[in-house]
Amino acid sequence: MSIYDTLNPEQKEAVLHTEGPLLILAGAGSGKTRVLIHRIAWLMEQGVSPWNIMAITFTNKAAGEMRQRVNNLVAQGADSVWVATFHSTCVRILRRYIGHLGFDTTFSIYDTDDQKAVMKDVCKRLNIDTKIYKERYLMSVISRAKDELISPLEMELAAGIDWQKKRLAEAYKEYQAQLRRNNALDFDDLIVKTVELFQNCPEILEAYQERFRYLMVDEYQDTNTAQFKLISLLAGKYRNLCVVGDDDQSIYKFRGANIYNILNFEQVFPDARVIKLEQNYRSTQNILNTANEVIRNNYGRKEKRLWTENEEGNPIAFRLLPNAFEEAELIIGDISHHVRNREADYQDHAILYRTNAQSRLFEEKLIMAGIPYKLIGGVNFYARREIKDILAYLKTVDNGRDEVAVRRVINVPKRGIGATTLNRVGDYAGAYGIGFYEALVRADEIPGLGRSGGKIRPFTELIEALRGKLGKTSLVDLTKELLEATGYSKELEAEGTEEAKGRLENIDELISKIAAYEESAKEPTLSGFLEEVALVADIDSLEESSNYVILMTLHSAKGLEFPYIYMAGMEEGIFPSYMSLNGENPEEDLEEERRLCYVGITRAKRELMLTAARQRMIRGQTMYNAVSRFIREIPDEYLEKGNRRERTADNPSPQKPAAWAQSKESFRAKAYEQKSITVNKASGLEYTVGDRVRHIKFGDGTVLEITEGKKDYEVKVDFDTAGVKRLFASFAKLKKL
DNA sequence: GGTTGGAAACTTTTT
DNA sequence: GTTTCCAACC
Repeated sequence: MSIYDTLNPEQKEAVLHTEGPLLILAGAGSGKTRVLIHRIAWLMEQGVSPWNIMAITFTNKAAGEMRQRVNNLVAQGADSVWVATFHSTCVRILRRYIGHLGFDTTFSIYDTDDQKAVMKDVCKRLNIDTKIYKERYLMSVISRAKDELISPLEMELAAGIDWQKKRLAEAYKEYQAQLRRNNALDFDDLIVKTVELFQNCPEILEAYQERFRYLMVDEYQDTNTAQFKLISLLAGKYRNLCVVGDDDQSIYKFRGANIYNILNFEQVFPDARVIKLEQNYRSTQNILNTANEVIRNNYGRKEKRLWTENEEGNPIAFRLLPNAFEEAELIIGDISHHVRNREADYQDHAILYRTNAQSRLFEEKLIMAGIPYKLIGGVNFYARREIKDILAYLKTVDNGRDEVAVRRVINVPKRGIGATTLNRVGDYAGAYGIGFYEALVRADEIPGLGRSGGKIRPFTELIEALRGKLGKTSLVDLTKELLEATGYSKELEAEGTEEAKGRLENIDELISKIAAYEESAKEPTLSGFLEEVALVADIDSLEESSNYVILMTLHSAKGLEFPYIYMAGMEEGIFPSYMSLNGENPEEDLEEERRLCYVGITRAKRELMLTAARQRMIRGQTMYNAVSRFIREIPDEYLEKGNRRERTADNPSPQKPAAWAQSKESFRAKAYEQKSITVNKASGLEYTVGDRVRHIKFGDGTVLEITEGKKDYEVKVDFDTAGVKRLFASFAKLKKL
């Protein structure tokens, strides 16, 4: 018996197909990672050197998991397989060869904050009114251009005589110039510059083509044009390209993901083998059927239907609550119920929502209930002010050309160096064609600085002193010295507020992270640490072993699975989001929202609960949203709208506290009240909830629910023979019996 | 050059 | 409701 006998026929075919292009359309939970790691094992068994195998993912977490699983599967050589994210792959290549593009190999990597700082400066230089063109807008235009591999020059040419577009191209050009001056790349540049490098230097490309003879790309549906180009170049020689993806899980179009990369793969690679993995090993039949029904409403997808041999499972629960508070209470009550009955641990539950802002209520209620939780997303650890400050110091030590970093910390803590001084230094640097930091070093020579000039010297002396210690002392000691010498920690300690305490804790955590890096890295360097830190996402910090309820956005949940999933805020305007409904192309955006819904549903292994609130505070305003259309797309046979816990309410378990039952009771009462209000409004109908009615085709049945639509009443009837149906009153012509 | 108060913006998603 | 930004003061 070999390790491959555990695979199903399609999985096996995908594993054994090693030569030439291969597209694996892997539905949710169909074991795609399993296929990838077995494929790596198989390649090695066929005599392929692990050194010639590359697997690319999007998150460090996915890469780490894959590496782990390959390690477990193959005895030797797993370490030599290149398993990395797109971005870290590019960084590793660029750190060696970016000299060919006129950058220094110590380049900095700019995050969104840094980009914004550069953009602000660009707008100032070009006299762009940021009230008309917001920095964020300009940044997104530039980012989209980079995703499509459009250079500033190409953008300018494409603009023609369109003055506004020309202006955007100008901003793009200046932004790139600034980055180059700072010896920095933004996230998009990492990909773009690597493509550029390969196109400019065929000999470097060929070396990597030789190295990566077998390429595998995970989550292929999320690749953008630049990433596709990168892969195509690498696979250009041997054409052993295996991509795994699911067009139904493409949820990053807004970030430039090009869904045609997957939809047109067979056109670009006519000899591609296509294998569909449709057997799901994760979810119950009910969950899977629900997912299938929802995604069926999308056009322009590759037809596939997931099936499973798993049990039918419980129906999907839908709960409409009066407000968001009760929504949070219901979900958290359900979770503690599971844990108290020892049905599951906290870590088996994930609460998913559309926007990060929705997490607050859940956090509050979880704290009140004393339930441990982990929040994914929101403000990234490395984006916090104190962390960015320390990192900016370290960046300055590492790369003096990083003007954004220098400017960030020159006056933190306060050194009495203000805007006027900085402008003079900036002008001087510009006039003499030197870097900003260099100008600071020569502060004495700058005219008109007066006393302020003297304030600069302690700063540059500190940086120089730290620079001199690089490689001599550990990074941890260097950082501690930095905190000491600048008085950064002291200032926070003196403040004594809760907030300051939190910041100090974060700094301690940063120091532990530096220590961990120094222990684990083969050759720890400051650049190495800064690079690692620049590319981590919040999701990477998710540990499987800790017992927490997980809170995260639907986007972050992609690729994960939990026994119990709660999808909160199933309301029009929230999910699907207001933006998608009122954007430039609502049809397309709505399909992406629906895919996001599909991703959410398919995260659930055992049970899925969907919730909505009639009333909700958004940005300090009370909103009344209709129930999400996605709920209506789920056929009633899979949905259970009552109170699933009724079973336990009728038959209360001894350890169940009365308060819990009471809150459930009150919820039920309120829900019922609202229902009867709706019914009263339905005065145009001769029947009401509970009445027996007759349909010309379906026969006799009982009215379950009447909902008021825009033009018509929607009537839900439980027919004796035909089952539960949802009908429009004007079409159904129901007769009261 | 630093501090403060009030207005304005923000919220779709992130490597 | 919260955070960010900016103008007017010290």
